[in-house]
Amino acid sequence: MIRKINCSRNMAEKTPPNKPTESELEILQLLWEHGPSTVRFVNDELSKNKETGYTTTLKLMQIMHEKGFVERDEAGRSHVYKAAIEESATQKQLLDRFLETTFRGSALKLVMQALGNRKTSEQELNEIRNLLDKLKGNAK
Amino acid sequence: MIRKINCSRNMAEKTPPNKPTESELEILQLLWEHGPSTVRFVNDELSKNKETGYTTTLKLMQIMHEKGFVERDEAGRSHVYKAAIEESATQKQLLDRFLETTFRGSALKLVMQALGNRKTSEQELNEIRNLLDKLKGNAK
DNA sequence: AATTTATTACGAAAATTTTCGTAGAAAATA
DNA sequence: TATTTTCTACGAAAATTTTCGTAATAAATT
Repeated sequence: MIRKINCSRNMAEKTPPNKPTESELEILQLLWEHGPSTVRFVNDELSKNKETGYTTTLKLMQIMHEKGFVERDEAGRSHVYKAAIEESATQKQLLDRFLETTFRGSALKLVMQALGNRKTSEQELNEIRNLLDKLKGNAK
Repeated sequence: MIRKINCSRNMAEKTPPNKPTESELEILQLLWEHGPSTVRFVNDELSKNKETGYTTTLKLMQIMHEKGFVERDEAGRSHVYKAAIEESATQKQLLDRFLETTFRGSALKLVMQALGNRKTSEQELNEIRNLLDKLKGNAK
């Protein structure tokens, strides 16, 4: 079997972009939250926060489709897009990166910062406490 | 008489504190960690992780200077740069943004995700526990 | 049927971020 | 002193991300 080895640093061939851009992430949020949606709907939602041209949103979603971040149902006239990657997995990936670049990998610092400067309900604090208990068990 | 006023320096200082780009953040990390540093040092540090041209790093740091993210001492031949923005303040700003775009503002989800999928030392867990106790006190 | 509206596809402009080459000067070295 | 190395300044190329204009077509409306 002969295999073609691409030595160049830029193998743009099939390397799938693994990280959504910020704009793409905004759209993914909406798809995760509302389920399968049309471009029209997504654009309306985005427009609540910032002025966004329809074709801009369309183009973004088409690109996301190419990248494999979303699937779409082309049966009807207006295509229906849905997220093709899981929310929690994506969050984890982004968190890992964020943790590294912003907190030098210290989850502790991030957590302290996240909890320290924010109002967190009693119930939420308890949930975290429970999590800590579980982790304490595993750590040994 | 109408006169064109050159206020480039002032404007650079007054422009709204934008958020650092990812590359800029990497450099800020190093400055926060090691204190005032030369371009050479920063570039050497960066090169440990990824191939980085010297002038690339230089240019980035010059841009950061224009943006007001760093100050520099031009006394010697090689300028000495130091961070002009605080680490914790920057982290908070970035965290707020990240929290919104990735976790829809839920600090709880972020914390759970951050602690759940990671090995955290006993000591760190205790620190968080202490923080929780303090917060519990305040919450009432 | 004719017209208006809504949608996709597509290319390219615009904007932003990153990388690099070159020139000139200062310093170090041979 | 002559040469090499090291540094800054600066412009611009390259790469990435975001925005938008236009054409084609299907659907809806008049």
